[in-house]
Amino acid sequence: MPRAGQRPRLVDVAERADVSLATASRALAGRDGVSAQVADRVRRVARELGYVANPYARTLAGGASSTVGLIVHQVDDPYFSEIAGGVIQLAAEQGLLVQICQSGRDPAYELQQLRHLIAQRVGIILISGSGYDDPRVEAEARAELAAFQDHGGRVAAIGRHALGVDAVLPDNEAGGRALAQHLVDLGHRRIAVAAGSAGLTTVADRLAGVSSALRQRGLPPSDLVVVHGEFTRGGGRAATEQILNEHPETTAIVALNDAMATGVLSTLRSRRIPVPGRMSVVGFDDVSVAADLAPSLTTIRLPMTEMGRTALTLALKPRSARPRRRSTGHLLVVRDSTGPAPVA
Amino acid sequence: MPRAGQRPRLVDVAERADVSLATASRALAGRDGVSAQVADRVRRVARELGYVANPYARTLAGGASSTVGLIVHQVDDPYFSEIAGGVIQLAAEQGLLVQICQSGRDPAYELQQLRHLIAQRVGIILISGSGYDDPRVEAEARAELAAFQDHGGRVAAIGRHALGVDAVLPDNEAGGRALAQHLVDLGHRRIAVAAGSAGLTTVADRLAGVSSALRQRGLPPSDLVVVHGEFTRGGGRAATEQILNEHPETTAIVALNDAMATGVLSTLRSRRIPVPGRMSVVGFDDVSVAADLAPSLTTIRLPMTEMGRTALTLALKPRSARPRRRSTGHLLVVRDSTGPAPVA
DNA sequence: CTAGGGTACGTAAGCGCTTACGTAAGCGCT
DNA sequence: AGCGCTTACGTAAGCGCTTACGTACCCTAG
Repeated sequence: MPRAGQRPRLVDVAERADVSLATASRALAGRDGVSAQVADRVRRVARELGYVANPYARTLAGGASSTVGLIVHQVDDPYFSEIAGGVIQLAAEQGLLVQICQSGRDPAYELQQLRHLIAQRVGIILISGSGYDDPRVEAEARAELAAFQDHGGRVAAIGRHALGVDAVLPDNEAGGRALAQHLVDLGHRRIAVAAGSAGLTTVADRLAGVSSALRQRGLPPSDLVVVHGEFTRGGGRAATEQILNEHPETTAIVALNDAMATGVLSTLRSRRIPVPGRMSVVGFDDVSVAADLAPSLTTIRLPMTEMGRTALTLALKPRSARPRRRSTGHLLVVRDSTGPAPVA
Repeated sequence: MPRAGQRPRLVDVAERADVSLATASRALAGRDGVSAQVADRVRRVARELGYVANPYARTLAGGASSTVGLIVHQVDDPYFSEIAGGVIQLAAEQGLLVQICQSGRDPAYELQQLRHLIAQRVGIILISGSGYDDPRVEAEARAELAAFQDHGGRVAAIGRHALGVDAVLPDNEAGGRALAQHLVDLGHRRIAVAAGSAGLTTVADRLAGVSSALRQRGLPPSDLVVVHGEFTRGGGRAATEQILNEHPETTAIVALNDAMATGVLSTLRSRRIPVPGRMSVVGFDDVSVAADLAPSLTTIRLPMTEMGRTALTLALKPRSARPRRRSTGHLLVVRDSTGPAPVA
């Protein structure tokens, strides 16, 4: 009999269904070795009692943990919150709970968060954001994750490939290439890049795409100005100041994510530089505000919600011998922030 | 001795420190009844071994659960992601993990998420977002939360007052009043409100503030046009269309949150209506992009990160007899989206 | 010198679940 | 009929912790 004012336990269900604890457990887990008739009875009783398994007891006893940990660089960056939205959506559909952590783009702190999640025995870890160029940190994270997987943990990464785990990967290089080609086709020759921190692999990849497009179009690489800063609006503002001061001949700015692009646009506006009349601007990611900026932003669309869902899907599947990769599509979305290069 | 390839358990620590399990547990929990010398030894051994308590075992045995559940309307809405950022920050500092859920602004689904969290035995629940006008749903949630608290659970709400739990509350009405006063002082008489869903208490409160300011200034309430829609950019766009079509005499639009304001600005731009020359626009919340919109948005600043932290702080304190309230400050931030009413 | 009480620790009983193992019944086969 | 195999279920041993209770010891008071 359920104790008054307490949630029903498995024994309560078992007693009321007149079976043993083991049978009740098996029936609810959908394991076989239980006749259909008994299984039905148990499930019915469980429903009547409003029984929900205690996840702590379940996990302790060796059942699967039902929580997924998600590490992002920063939750209030739309790129990450849209990815998180996808993860949370699918997790809810699967009856999983999502534990979310942010690393603040600090590799050491991220590693600490990762260890914390592992120590807390979450079942699944999703890790999203750029990898770090620092081989030491990445190697440590990789080792930690490998050990975690050996103990039955499940892992997937979003947007980073050096971790030795299943990953969903946008083609950052192709995206960068598409942006640069678009600008070159509009006649731009003096292009500057507002890049995120030099240590992030995403930055390197997108940048490589931009460079390769310029090479393809036969432009001297020396024409490309690259300014590194934070992958944020503030970083975009700072980079813009620097570009305007040091390279006034620039006619187009490639911001390597939309957050920076937002900062770029904001600074250009306050400097009263017409966009795209005097300066074209492109971003990357297509976060949902990109369409509502003024002018609306030309950018590369990444299916962020979908990326979150796919990552969780990967982690939910049984582990494969070799890390799986899922590449995501991307799409150049041309809006109002780009136009023909001004005539000199 | 720790089993090879396994995380150390409390017994491992106890054996190595040459004390009993109970003493080790007490020492690490900082409970008294342990001599300082022994406690030190245990702590040192634990550190050497890299011991981290298994939270499932701990919770099962009756210790406090170390996870806080956070329910928000939508994670990729900056208002919520900034609040979540604050919660996650403080939680990390305290060694707590945050489980995040989103309700999609559906009261029924939110209730389901709440039950899920409770069933999962999270220790602390934070619930953020507008309450719903529907007394049925709010009463059910309230009952659920009361029972949860009676079993030792901790709860705090952010921005909703009808739940009978500790809450941190922005003064939505005063904020609405400040916005309307600002507009009236600029000479606006034909003001329209782009309001979120009529069922949300936040909407009602902010709206009440706007109305009361107009009354105070002696303007006929019939001059106020109110259009309800979703509390999103799309909702803002739709509301703007309706306002422009049905009330072309309008000179200022009050969007009841920044998301809607973003949509309002976007629509005005595509209709080539100068802001603030022909139409002034204000928002509410001061999400971080508000300053980067074009034109930058006049709005009410709410300390969202702080609100998240405060809510967790409240929930961490021992339960008080009566629900506590913390009101947050708010500040009218005047930027470029508002100006004098055009002369007729 | 002993009773009473505090302090520091150990023993062991759970928390609610999963699952290895045991067992009884039913089946087809030789 | 007797054997082994499968099926359907029960028994009980944990998972790793917390904590009520027991015990040895020392200190103080009478």
